[in-house]
Amino acid sequence: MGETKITSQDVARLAGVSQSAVSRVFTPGASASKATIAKVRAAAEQLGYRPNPLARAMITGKSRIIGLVVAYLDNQFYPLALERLSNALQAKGYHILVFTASNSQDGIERVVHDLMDYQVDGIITASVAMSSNLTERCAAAGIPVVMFNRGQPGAGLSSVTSANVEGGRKVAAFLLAGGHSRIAHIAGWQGSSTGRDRQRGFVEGLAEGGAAPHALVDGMFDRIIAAQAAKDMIDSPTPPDAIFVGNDHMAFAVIDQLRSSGLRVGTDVSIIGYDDVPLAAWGAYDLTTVRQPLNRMVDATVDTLLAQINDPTRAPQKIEIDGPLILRSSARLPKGH
Amino acid sequence: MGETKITSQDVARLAGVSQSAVSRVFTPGASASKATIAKVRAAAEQLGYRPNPLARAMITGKSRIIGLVVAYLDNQFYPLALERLSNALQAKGYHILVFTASNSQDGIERVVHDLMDYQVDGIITASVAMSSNLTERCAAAGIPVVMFNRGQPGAGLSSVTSANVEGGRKVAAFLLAGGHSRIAHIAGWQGSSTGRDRQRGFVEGLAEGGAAPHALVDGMFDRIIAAQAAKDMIDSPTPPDAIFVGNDHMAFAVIDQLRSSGLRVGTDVSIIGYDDVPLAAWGAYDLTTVRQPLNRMVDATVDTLLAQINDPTRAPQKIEIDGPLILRSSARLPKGH
DNA sequence: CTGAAAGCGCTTACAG
DNA sequence: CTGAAAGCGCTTACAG
Repeated sequence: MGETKITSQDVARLAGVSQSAVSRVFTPGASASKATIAKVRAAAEQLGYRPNPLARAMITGKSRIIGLVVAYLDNQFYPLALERLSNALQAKGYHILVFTASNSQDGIERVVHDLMDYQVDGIITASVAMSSNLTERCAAAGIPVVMFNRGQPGAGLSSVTSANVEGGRKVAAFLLAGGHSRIAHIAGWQGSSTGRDRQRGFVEGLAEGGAAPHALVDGMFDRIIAAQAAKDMIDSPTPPDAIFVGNDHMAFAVIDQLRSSGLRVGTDVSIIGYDDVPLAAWGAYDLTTVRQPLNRMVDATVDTLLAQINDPTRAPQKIEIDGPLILRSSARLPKGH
Repeated sequence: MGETKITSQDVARLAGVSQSAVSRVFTPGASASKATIAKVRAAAEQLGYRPNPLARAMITGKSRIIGLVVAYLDNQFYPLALERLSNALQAKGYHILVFTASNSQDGIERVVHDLMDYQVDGIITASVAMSSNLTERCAAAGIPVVMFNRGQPGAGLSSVTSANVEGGRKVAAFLLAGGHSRIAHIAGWQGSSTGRDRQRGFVEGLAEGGAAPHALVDGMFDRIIAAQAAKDMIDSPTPPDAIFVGNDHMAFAVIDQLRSSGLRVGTDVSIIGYDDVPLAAWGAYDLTTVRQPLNRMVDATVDTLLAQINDPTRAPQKIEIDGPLILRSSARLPKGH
């Protein structure tokens, strides 16, 4: 059952051509006569030959591997992104090498080394704060980087996000229109652009309506912290009548907390999240939330990355994709809506 | 900012030794004198040298890459497994190359080719039914395979699962002890060992208590199908007073369905799932379920795979790990419990 | 268009 | 223990 390795030499022998000829037939962009192509393809077919990507990578420096750096996959948004990213990349002949990074400096240091060792053609970072020092090092090594669902102010790196500022603003306008008067915010991690932008848009949106946040806490994208923040808010002398939560993942924890405190979500207090992960639509939560258009974000990420791989001189792009507010029962509707 | 590639030649030159000496210092198992090792390490450190894994892979045939084949990541159990698998493998110097496979014959065919092209050292399949034809081909090519959370009857392949038959039996005993008399089952996909084993244990467990399933449907691990099955059951003239659902992912859909039909879960009807994903513990569902011990399953998978990589003559192992029934509020407790 | 040759960065017999 | 040399399976100038 040897299935011994077939090399271009074997194919060359059978086809009666040189090894270089075989290589040319399988190298996109190289040229060969119709006759040669036919002979080589036939021989390759017969032997079941496929070029060794490792050997190819060593010469061209192109591995057709994309490094995906992720931290925690417990927020449903990321596994879904991973799945779609992998599908989209596979369709283009690339594969994803996964790097799980604890957010520690040490962990990230190792990841960067590994990334460069494996000669990945490009890097996608999702849900990770890579220090700009390190991202710069990847860039210096000539490896294109796209940050997915996170931006970095100033830095010359490509990123794909939803329109987070605008999203926050939409939520503020919606809650104001719904007649809420004590509107709080349990924000996404303020160390991330995503958390900051949503908060900024939200605060600006309130201001445009002549209001201000009734309470404001950094939920750190953490369920426990968010739940505690919610508890503190509703136990206060003047509890909020609406809470905008920085992402769905935390919003679910907030809803659990409110219910266990005997409050009716959508009636006593309105809750709005951000992401629109599938779970948001499930009966148990039925969460009003700002949708991040996953498919479009994935497509933009792949397009941007491949464009940069094919043309390293290309300037980094910061892409923002607008997403709609999805109305469900967790937040009171404006009259006449 | 060139960060030009440092090769073993460069290190050799600086250290004043041959290139082979450098290679030996970095090749586990090869020997060199203390003096040489010291000189080489110092030079390597100074230059920031790291051996090129691609070149190494081409010679040794060992890529230190593990192919992970997954299908759908919407069931929370799998992303968590992926994360842990990646962490555990990274700690051993391996990385995960992700292959997303639609379950189509065609898709799997391509995946197998890609897997072999990239010379992965081993393969982990999760949530995928790879046809035995194809798994055999990987085995014939000498690539160790471990099936995670799925077995294959007869086939000479390693697998790691929880004790699914025993788990199903536990559920039956528990529901019987709780005084339920019309106990139904919305099973996991009967095309998978996991789905079949849980069902078998469950039916056997009922039989041991002198009972039989009140109703039995294949839920296909699909939310829509499971919800519809639940609806059909409760709309029948003799609705069940308990439903064992083949995994948590479907159980959540079943609970949503029952509630929207006005039933009280845990009171009017008991629901039990399988997996104990984090969401099962969240307030909105609070699902009684059989825990699959993820960490232990991951460790066993990694250990088995690496053992097989290091000793290809090693016989395949089928490992089963027992998991407890986790009691929450979705199922009525036996008296005195 | 095509073949012979060099070389990508390593590991590993082979002599010494 | 160590160096010179061959070779892993390719791509890519270089001549023809």
